[in-house]
Amino acid sequence: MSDSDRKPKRGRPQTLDEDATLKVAVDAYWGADPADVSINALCKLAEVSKPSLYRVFKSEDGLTCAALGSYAETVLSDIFVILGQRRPLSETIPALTEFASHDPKMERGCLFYKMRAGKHRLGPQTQKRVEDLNGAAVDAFKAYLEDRQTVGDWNGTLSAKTAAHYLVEQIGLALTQRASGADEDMIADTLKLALTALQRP
Amino acid sequence: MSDSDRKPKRGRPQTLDEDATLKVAVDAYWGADPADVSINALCKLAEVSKPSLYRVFKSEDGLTCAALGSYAETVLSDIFVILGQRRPLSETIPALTEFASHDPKMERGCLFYKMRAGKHRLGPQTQKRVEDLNGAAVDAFKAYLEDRQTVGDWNGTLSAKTAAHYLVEQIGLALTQRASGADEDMIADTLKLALTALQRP
DNA sequence: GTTTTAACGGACCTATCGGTATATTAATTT
DNA sequence: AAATTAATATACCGATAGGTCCGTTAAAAC
Repeated sequence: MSDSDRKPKRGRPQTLDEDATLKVAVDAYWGADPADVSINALCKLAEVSKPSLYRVFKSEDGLTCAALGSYAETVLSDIFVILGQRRPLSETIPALTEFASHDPKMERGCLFYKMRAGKHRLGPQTQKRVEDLNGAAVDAFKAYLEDRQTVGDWNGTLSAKTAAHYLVEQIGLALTQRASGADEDMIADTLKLALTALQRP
Repeated sequence: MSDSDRKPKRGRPQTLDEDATLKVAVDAYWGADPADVSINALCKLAEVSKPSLYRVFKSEDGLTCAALGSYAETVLSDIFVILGQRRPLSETIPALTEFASHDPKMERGCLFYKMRAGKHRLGPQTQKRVEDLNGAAVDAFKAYLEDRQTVGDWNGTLSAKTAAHYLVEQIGLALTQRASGADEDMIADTLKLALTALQRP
C-alpha cells in the first residue's frame, strides 16, 4: 500500500526506499528500546538523510507509528492467525506458550509490548495506535474465548473479557522477559503456570 | 545513617539537606518514569543547585542508587514484613494481593519495578542495586514458601524457587498496571487469578 | 531548450542532557 | 585578625536530541 499510491508526478523522483527504510526502523526499534533509537541513529542505519526521512514520515511520531503498523502486519498477525483457527484451548494455549517463549522470531521480545510499556514516550499518533492494537488484541482473544464457550470447550466462571485481558497481560509478561534475555524454559514454565488458571473453575 | 556520620569539620558548613533532597528525588522518580526525571528538573524541585547535588551524590547514578536504597528501606520493607510473619498462604496471598492492587501507597506503582523495567537506562551502581534487590525479593519469597512447605501448608509440584519467581513477576505486573492507571479491581482480579495457580497441584 | 516541480542532503537551529570550572562566601583553626 | 578549608551558585562545557533552511539536482511539462 505504501508504494501503490505513488502516482507518476513531475519533479525529481524519490530515491528513498520507503519500505526498506521502514524495515530498518522496525528492526532497530524492535532490537532495542524504541525510545533509545534516535532519528539520527536511524538515518545512519538506513543510509538516509534526515530531511528525506522527515519528508516521507513527517515526524518521529509518524515514523514510529508506521513502524508499529508494519510490525503489526508482518509479525503480530501470527497471533491473530492462531486465534482465528478456533482450535480447542488444549491446542491453542500450548501454541501461544510456544510462540511467546520459544519462537526465535520473538527472541528480542515484541515491539508492540515494548512500545506499550514506554507509551508515554511516544507521539500521540503512535500512542493511539498502541491503544488500538491493544484493544484489537483483547477483542480477538475475547472472540476466541466466546467461541470456545459456545462449543463447551471453556466454561470458566470468568467473563471472556477478563480472561482475554489476562491472556494479553500474561503473554506480554512472557515477551517482556524474553526481551530481557531471561531463560526460555523459565519463561515457558511461568506462562504455562499462569495459563493453567484459565482452565479451571 | 546519612547524617549520623557527619563529623564536625572545618570550612563552610553544608546547607543542603541530604534527607530532604533524597525524599524529593524518590518522590519524583516514583511519580514518573525514573529515566524521565532529569537532574536539572530535580534540582529545581528540591531547590538545590546542581553542583551541590553532585558534591553530595557524586553522579546521577549515585543519586538514583541512593533513591532506590531509600525507597527499599521505607516502602519495599512492607512486603518483607508480610513474608516474615510466616502466616499461611491463605492469609499471605490475599495480603499481597491487597497491597499490590488496592494500597493507596502503591497508587503510582512501585519505584523498584519501574527501575527494573528501565534497567538499561540506569547507571552501573543502580543497575547492580536493582539486581540485588530483585534477588533479595526472590529469596524472601522462596524462604517463605519453603517454610510453608515444611509446615505442610504448601505442597506444590513446583519448586519454591520457580514459585518465588512467579510471585515476584505477578506482583510486578500488578504494580506496573497500577502505575499505568488501570482499574484497581481489574488488577486485583488478574492477580488473584494468577495466584490461584500456586495453590493447586 | 527552457521552465516548472519536487526530492536531495549538508549545515544549521534551539533545547536539553549530564557534568564542571570558578569566583565567592561562611565557617573553623591558628 | 589572618589563614585555611570547604560549600555555595552562576555560568559554562561538549554531546545529542528532534526538526528545518536552503542551495543543488534530476526529472516531467511546455
